[in-house]
Amino acid sequence: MNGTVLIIEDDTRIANWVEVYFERAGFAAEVAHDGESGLALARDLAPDLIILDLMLPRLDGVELCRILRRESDVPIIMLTAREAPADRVMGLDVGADDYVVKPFDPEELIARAEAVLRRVKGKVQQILTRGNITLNETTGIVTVDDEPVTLSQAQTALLSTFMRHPNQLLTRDQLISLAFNDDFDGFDRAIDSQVARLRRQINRNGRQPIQTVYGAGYRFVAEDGE
Amino acid sequence: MNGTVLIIEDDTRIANWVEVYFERAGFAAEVAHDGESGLALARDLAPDLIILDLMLPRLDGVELCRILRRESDVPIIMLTAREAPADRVMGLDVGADDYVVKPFDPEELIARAEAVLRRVKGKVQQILTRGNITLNETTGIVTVDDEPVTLSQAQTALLSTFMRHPNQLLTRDQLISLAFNDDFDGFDRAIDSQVARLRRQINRNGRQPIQTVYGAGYRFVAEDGE
DNA sequence: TGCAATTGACACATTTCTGCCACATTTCAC
DNA sequence: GTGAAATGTGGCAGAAATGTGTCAATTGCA
Repeated sequence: MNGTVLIIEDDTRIANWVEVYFERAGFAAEVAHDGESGLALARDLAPDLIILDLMLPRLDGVELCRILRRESDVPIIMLTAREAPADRVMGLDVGADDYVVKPFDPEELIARAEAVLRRVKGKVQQILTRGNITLNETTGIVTVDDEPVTLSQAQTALLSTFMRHPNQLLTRDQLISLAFNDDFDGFDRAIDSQVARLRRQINRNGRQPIQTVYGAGYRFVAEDGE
Repeated sequence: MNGTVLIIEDDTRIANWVEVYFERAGFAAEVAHDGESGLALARDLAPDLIILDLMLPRLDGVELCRILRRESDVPIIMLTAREAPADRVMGLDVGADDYVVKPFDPEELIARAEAVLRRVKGKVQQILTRGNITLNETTGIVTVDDEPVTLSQAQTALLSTFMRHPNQLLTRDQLISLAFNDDFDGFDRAIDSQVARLRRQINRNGRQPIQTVYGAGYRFVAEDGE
């Protein structure tokens, strides 16, 4: 099976037509006929791909796309009604991965769907950025001011935890459970050693993003402004 | 080598972009920037495939397509500007084998090219290239700096996995499931042995594309820039 | 200001991990 | 069926990482 496709399209004729083509291409296809049920199904099914009509009753396609994008990285292909170029911009603007203009060739839609899936499949890189620090969890590479720094696994896990909870006071115990899933043997002072080693690597140009909170723990500050 | 592609496109940026993608996919690519030189090159090179922009200076794409079609059966894929839907029809009308609408996903173009070639010729060879390493997945032949190296099946599978996920941190377990589809009996340290054997074959001229990530796994770096 | 608690810095011992190699067993080709 | 190639395993040495202890520096508070 190729994956699950959710088709959100109010025109029953088109929806069925697309459904048939996707199923013929080896996908499991589901159909929703308005925005609200589409959103519900998207949350429920967690499909691999969503085909989304721009004009929908009850909940507009653009708005739905925005909501979906906030919740996940699921690939979205928009069906735009006319050649209004503003629609295309809008579609890509709210986070759609591709768009197809009606009337469309079903084979073209399938081809685009497969292209999008191919593109997303291998290349979804989990990247965290705070201030001048970037942590690519896919490649495991950390850069500070665009220069790579070498970190051990424990230090990377620690940094990831800090970056996921910016501006938040984290006690040593919290850091242990968040970064190492509690499978950590040692006193909490060991965290101090790791923080020190981590600081040595990421403190650059006078920036010291990891603050000490006396008597409590540590806090990572983003300093997004340069 | 997959074959020769002639790209006739006046927009230098797009032409180079397409050229790079085709070369990466194992084709020899040539570029012409107007219709007349395109026709000359087509006659001279006898390419296996032509990518033809619809709008061209000096000799229109549609007209060029007609001329080429009179002279040979070379597969032609047209690039059509999206704003003019009638162009699609026209493209197919004058004998193009397929069309791709701008703006397009380069991978989609490659996929369509291979589909057209498959339809016309038979089999297309799947070739992966990263840096100085080339892996022909159809024949199983691997070359480093254009010199053939001999790899076992397991090593080829491993290399293929690395090359399909460049720059990605891959754990031993990921390598096992990606390269051997989980039907693998043995400890993950067996991966180390294979990586060592693989390195012995592909490390040339001081290049060491497979990095070790201490405590995590391995990472294949492309080093495409030469 | 003075004191207790806490943290930073650093060296060190220990643990963990990887490269390398030899070897026995399995797989493969003929 | 036989020989060659391939492959997983275990051992060992070197390298990297990490927890801990000690001591000086810093902080908070009375």
